[in-house]
Parts: sequence; structure tokens; C-alpha cells
Amino acid sequence: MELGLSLGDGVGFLREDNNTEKSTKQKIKSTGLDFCMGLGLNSSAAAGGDDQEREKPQKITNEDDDDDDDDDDDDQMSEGDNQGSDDDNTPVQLNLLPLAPVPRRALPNWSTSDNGSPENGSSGNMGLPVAARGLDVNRFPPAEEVSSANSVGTTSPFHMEFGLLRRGTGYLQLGGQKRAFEAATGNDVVESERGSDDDENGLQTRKKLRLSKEQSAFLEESFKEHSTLNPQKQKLALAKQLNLRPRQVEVWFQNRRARTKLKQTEVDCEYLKRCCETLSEENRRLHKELQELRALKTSNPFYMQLPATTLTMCPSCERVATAPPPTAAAESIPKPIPAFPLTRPRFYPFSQTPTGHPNQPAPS
DNA sequence: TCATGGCGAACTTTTACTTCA
DNA sequence: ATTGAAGTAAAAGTTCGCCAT
Repeated sequence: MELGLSLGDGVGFLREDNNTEKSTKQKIKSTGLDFCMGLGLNSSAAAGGDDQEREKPQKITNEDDDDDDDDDDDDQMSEGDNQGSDDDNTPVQLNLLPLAPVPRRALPNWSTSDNGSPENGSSGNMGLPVAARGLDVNRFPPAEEVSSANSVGTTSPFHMEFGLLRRGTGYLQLGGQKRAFEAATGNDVVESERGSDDDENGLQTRKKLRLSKEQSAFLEESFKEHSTLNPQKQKLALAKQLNLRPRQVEVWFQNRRARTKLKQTEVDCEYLKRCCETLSEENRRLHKELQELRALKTSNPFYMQLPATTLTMCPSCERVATAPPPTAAAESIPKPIPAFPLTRPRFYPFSQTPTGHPNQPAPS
């Protein structure tokens, strides 16, 4: 018996993002996965032989692309690898529906209106007081500014802790963590933008800082609204509010998306393991049932000569079979296992599932 | 005190797409 | 209408520093 298992990632559909300044369609990789599982005795029957082609991206241009992701499965089902036509080896094929789409709520403040823009003052601060702004986290401030930075933390409800970095081994983290920078060297400010890590000598330093809990929480809140940034507005606004460089915000979102995808992959793997176990068990049961029926046929050659009205359709292989009379042997066959629930668990990355528990979706 | 693995920030490369000449 | 270069954004993969154990 061979079990073929393919895990396509259903990638590459397009989304027209309302929040992008340009009306271009941004390629978004779906976190929804498309499944096709084949379980059979013959090696050629295992599904997944054409997975390479299946993984070709499909363009979806309307706004509700997440929902449309479900439609992809029909094609894959129709291409099931049921070539194993041998009666004994007809594989059990299971096509798993993709996960329920993540509701994409509109982010009220980022798109076009000025309400969410921090440039206009109050409403755009998203809870951050103006006093919390104005400190470049990666700018090495003068001594008096360092002290004032601490005072910012005392006045802000976020109590931001800003890591201050310097080139070379210099590293500064406020908020009780170690502050190890070479204050005596008098090196100037570390430049903030991408590609500026090279100092005048061409030496490349890697900036490492730990975002404060408040900064991370704020970014998480934004990520909940949109997993992608509006580069011209949201990124800059977040960077300004959190006193981070836009590049830092951008990187954070990239890494956050990667972490979400990784977690979803882990959930999918666990789910597929359970699918495999269930299908294997059913496969064993069906084989046992088949052997019993054959033994019954051998012992009673007139057994199959039944009226046509007793023909039934096998729910697994969709082939016509004759329903045996209710003999003791037939009644001893257990009833079929209910179909495996083809709803895939959804990873909730925000610990705010409808049920209040992480990774525990609300009952439908 | 040292070793180690996990985590996360930052970086580089790849890929897909759009724009424009 | 077609084509190729340039630009852009995100994914994918990697590196590396910090920190808990």
C-alpha cells in the first residue's frame, strides 16, 4: 500500500489592495493550502503526481479572493489520479477543502483619509501621545537626549523602550537591559535607512535591537488589520508613531507574515497526519471487508446473481456494486466510518480567536 | 561560567508584477 | 500591439545577536 500525499500551497493569487496608493494588484501569497491525498495499493495511484503543475499560481482579480480560493479545489479533484483501475487497488482519494478565508476587514484609518494619519495630530496617533514621538530609535542621541528618552517612557502609556545602536559592537538597550555601547568613541549617528549599515570604512555592522513589548503589540494590532503595509502611508505612520525606521516596520511585517505562514504550515501538517491516520484505518477496514465479501462469493457462487434492483453505488470508488442479502457475514461488517471532516483547522496568530483560545476557532 | 537552542531582527536573493519608452 | 529594461513589493531563504535554560 502506498500513500501519496501532496500539500500544495495554493499560492500566487492576486489581490487588489484598496490600501495601496497605486491601483496595482499586489501579489499576495495565500496562506490557504490546497490538498489532494491519494491512498491506494498501487504505487501509481497515489495522488500528487501533477502537483508541480497544480502549484502554478492562479490569478484572482476580484476583491474577495480569499473566498475564491475555495474554487481551486474543484479542478484538482477532477484530476484525481484514479488511474489505478484494478478492482482491488482503486485508491481512496480525498480532496481537502482549503481553510476558511481570513476575513479582511477594512483598516479604517490607513487608506486615504486623513483621520488615521498621524500627521494631523490626535486621531492618527492610535493611542500614542505626541510625547512618545520624535525619538529615533536608532539614532544615537546626545547625552541629554538619552535621559529625555527615559522620561518619554515614563510619560507614555506605552512606556516605550528604545534600543539605541551604534556601529561596531556598540549596542544599547534601554528598559533595564544591558547598555553596552562605546560611549567613549564618539562615533556619530548610525544612519537609519536601508543599505546604510556600511560606515565610512565599508565595515558592515548588523543592527540588532529588540522591539519593546509596546512596539510589538502596536505592530501586532496593525497586523491584525492588514498583514501587508501600505508602503506610503501605513508604514511611515507606524514608523513615526513607534519611533522606528520605516525599514524596521517593513521588516517586521515581512517576518510576521513568515511566522504566520510557518505556524499555519505546522497546523496543516498536524491536520494531514490525522487525515492519513484516518484514511489508513479506513483503507484497512475496506480491504478486510473486501476479503470477506470475496470469501462469501466463493462459498456461494449464486450469491452475485441478484436482481438489478439491489445494485448500489460504492460511495468510495463510485462503482456499481451488488448489495448482498443481509447475511450474518454481511451484517458483521461494520458500518462505514463517517467521512473525515474536511475542514482544515485554522491557525489564529493573534491569540484572539472567536472562542478566546489560541488556535481554537469558534464553532460554526 | 560556558554551551546550546529558540527566537526575532535584519539582510540577501528570487519572483512576480507594473510601468514606460 | 509587442517587447525589453527598469522599478517595486513581497516571499523565501539566510545570517546573526540576544536570551533563557
